[in-house]
Amino acid sequence: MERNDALRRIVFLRPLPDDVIHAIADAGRVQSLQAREFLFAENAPCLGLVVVLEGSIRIYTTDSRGRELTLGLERPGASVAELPLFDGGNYPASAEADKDGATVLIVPRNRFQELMKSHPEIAIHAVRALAIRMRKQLQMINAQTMHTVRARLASYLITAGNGRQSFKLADTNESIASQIGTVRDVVSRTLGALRESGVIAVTGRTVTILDPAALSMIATSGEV
Amino acid sequence: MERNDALRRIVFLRPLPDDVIHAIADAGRVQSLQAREFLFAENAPCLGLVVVLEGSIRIYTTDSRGRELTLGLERPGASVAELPLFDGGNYPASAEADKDGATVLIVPRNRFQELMKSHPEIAIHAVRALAIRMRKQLQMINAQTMHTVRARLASYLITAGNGRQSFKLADTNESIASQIGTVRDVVSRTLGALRESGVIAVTGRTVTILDPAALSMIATSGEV
DNA sequence: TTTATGCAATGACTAAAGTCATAGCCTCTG
DNA sequence: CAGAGGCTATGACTTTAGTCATTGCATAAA
Repeated sequence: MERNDALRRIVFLRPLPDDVIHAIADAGRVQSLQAREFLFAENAPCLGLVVVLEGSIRIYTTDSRGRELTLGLERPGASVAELPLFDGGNYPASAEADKDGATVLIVPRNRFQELMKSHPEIAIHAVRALAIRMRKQLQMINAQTMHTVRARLASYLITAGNGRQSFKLADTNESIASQIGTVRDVVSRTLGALRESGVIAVTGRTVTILDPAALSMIATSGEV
Repeated sequence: MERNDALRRIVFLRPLPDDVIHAIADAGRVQSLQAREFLFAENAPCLGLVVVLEGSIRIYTTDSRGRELTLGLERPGASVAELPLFDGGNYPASAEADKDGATVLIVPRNRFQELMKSHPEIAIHAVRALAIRMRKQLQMINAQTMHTVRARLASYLITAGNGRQSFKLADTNESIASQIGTVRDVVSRTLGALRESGVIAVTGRTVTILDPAALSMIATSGEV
């Protein structure tokens, strides 16, 4: 994706005039990352405004025994980890290029701050951007504390299916596990259990939702 | 707490001139809540700017089987659930007066929006306020997914002790359970286990930390 | 074709958390 | 002082999740 197009997609930059967008684009440098290469580590200081141009960036935290929880996957035209950009703190999580590698545009934080001074309306839109993330995080807390693995996997399948009745799983079990907060083995077994109970059918990596209503029920912990 | 004092404590209002603060204070109405009385329910539309004047407000979510997870306790001089105020959405959680009841100041959202238009710098501070909450939420996700009940309880004790070696538990086990994401029984048992292992001593509701280093280790899931 | 390599499936086992039931201890009140 | 109500403590049990080890399958490299 081209720099200006990517910047245009970002919620808090969208309303800016062309010349400003161009100025930001020129102030940034492009960085290419190989698959699984670090973009930044948890607790590292802020790089600045980071925008995904190609591929995808995975944001995650790691526990003391090495298990990872994926907090989000950012695709082209999304900015990454705005939090430190706005509050000046360090990164609350790590980021790396997803399996296919990625390229990102990085604009130094001081350049971005100058920009916010000259265009205070950015802050208003930034609030919206943060609000969206906060709601996602709250959902995540809810899911993790209130729902079983079964429910979280059902929920994942519904999202992954995106309305289609039959679809191919884009992620490995390992990746799914990291997204729903469990481990590879358990995803495999739970997927098997959902198949056993006739809610879905699985052929290779293709999942067919046989009983969408039941799957929704399971996703909201309404049993069955 | 007096209206103006309370408003002065709020991160995103602090820098406003006196006359504006007074105007906000006058635009609001004061509401008193009995212990456990609802302030708002999850998914309800935004009331506006809500500021705690007396007592404390508990923010929480409820799961399908009635179990509650406390997301935060707001004390006098804090604003409650800014999220819907800024993004116009509904409340992502419920709120009620904590055990001692509370009084709050409520300023209608449209009044607040006028204010933001005339004082755009509010947005910049609002970003900071949201950022603080986001970091707390991220910590919570981390704790819930990566740490055991034992670790979360140890962490709670460290925070509750606030540096003191011996202190009285202000919350009931029920309340603690809700804050660390488990149930009453398990808090009781885990507290017992910590006592058994000699890390803390418990006399009635008074907890004495015998081995602070070990407690910290447990809190970060470093075993022992 | 053979051989790695990565991933999935699954059974067996362990650990952690949650549930249920019971008993005991304060404190307040009649 | 007796009894009720609100908490806490604890044992027994169930369920859920996590860990470990093994097998099999497919694709990619030798």
